[in-house]
Amino acid sequence: MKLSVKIKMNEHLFLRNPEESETGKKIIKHSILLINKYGFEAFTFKKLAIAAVTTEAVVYRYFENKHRLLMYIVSWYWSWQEYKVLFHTNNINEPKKKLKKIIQILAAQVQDDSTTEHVDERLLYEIVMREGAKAYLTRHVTEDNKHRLFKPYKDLCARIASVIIECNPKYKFPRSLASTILEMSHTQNFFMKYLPSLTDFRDITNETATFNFLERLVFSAIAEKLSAKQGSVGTK
Amino acid sequence: MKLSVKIKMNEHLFLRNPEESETGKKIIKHSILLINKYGFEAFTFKKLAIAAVTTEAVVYRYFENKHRLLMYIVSWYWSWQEYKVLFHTNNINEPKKKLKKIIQILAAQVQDDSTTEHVDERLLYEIVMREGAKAYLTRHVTEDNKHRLFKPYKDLCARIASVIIECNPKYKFPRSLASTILEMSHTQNFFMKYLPSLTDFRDITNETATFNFLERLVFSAIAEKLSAKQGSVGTK
DNA sequence: TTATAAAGATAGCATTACTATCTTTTTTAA
DNA sequence: TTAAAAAAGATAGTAATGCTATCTTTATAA
Repeated sequence: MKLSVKIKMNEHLFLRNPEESETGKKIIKHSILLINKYGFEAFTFKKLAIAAVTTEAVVYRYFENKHRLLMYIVSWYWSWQEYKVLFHTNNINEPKKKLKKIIQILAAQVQDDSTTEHVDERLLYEIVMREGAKAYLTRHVTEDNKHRLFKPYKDLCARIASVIIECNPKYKFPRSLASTILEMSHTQNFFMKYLPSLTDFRDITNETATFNFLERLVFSAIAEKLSAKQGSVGTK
Repeated sequence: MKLSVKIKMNEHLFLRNPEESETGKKIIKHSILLINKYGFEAFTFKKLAIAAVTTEAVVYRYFENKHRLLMYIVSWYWSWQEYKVLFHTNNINEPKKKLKKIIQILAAQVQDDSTTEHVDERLLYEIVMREGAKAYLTRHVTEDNKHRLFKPYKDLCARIASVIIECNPKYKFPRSLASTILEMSHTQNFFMKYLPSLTDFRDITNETATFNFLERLVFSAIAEKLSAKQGSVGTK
């Protein structure tokens, strides 16, 4: 069965919906290729227009600027990740098993799974790993947040947090722990690849390294028996 | 006593050492002010030259480009943080107390402590929180890494990792845990301020929020008693 | 068939991210 | 004290960037 997932995107992300035309899809496809090739800073709408065999003016009719295009791509990624989480935990009742599965999905280095025709998921993963934080690390976070541009990321974070609460209703930091999982699942893989001495893994092909680290981290944190003891460490 | 700390910087970071001239110090001072004012993307050497009452050409004689200047500032920050860690844990023998202190130092939102004349530490902290990740999130990480530009960050990470090992020699992920502390001490504070629903804290003035979260996270992770039990969670 | 929306073509413009060069001032060393 | 060297200042220039604008052509849909 070949299933095709269509993700409804926030309308503030674009001026004209790229999903609704061939030109639009070409723009998305080549933006993923080019951001990967050049990195976000050196990526320009000019280069994109040439690659997608159109003109700069046309690209500007779809996206206000390249940051919005990055936001679009990153948002799409997180929506897709939430879909995957939903799909693969659907049948799991035990919250701890569910949480383990979620960590597994997030920590995995994505392969192109052809969920969609014009998106190479593996490259998309690379982009989010390397450029994803630039979506929110701007002067205009607050404004972007008002337009609800971070909704997909927040939704996924909230979903993970709710599973954490299911595991341990007394745990005090479910959201912070969820966002830590989300951030670290990328950051640790990035470090592993480019700055390995910041991790305990040197072998990039070690697919489960980040998973192992995060699983241990998360399950120790939410383990109930420790909650009482913790307060006393090193206190005087 | 007014002590002045002088941090020796990697020579690849600059073309001409800004510490060695008044013009250089003015450049550093105003770059911190301007990156804060405009954000890194909108910050230019032209604006910097005007603010520091010099010319663009002079700025280019000190720094190859604005990314190197950011690297310089960020490196300075991490060296300074390591110095603080060293200074404040010097007299502590118990490794757990030491680790707690380290988390305290890193998670705290820095106030200007006038360690140096021409650096406003509070603004510096804001910059590293908002722009710090951009130091390594580039196409040229590997090259920059070869020039040892990330040494201060790695040194601090290694130091924390060694304290973690002191606490629990059997813990398998000391470096990853250390880099998680380093990253999250900023990210959680950033989220708290700009995207609070990604954390469990809404009150920005809550100085100990991130500390509380990280302390619990770290000490559960390295608690010895759990190590055996963990492997079995959700396994089938 | 006619309106209307999208795409294509082209131009332009202020700013950015540099490089280059020449002059003046300051520092240093003989 | 004087010469040379290094740093700073002044100015110019250039290719690329990040847009905006406008006019024409081509699809599409009522």
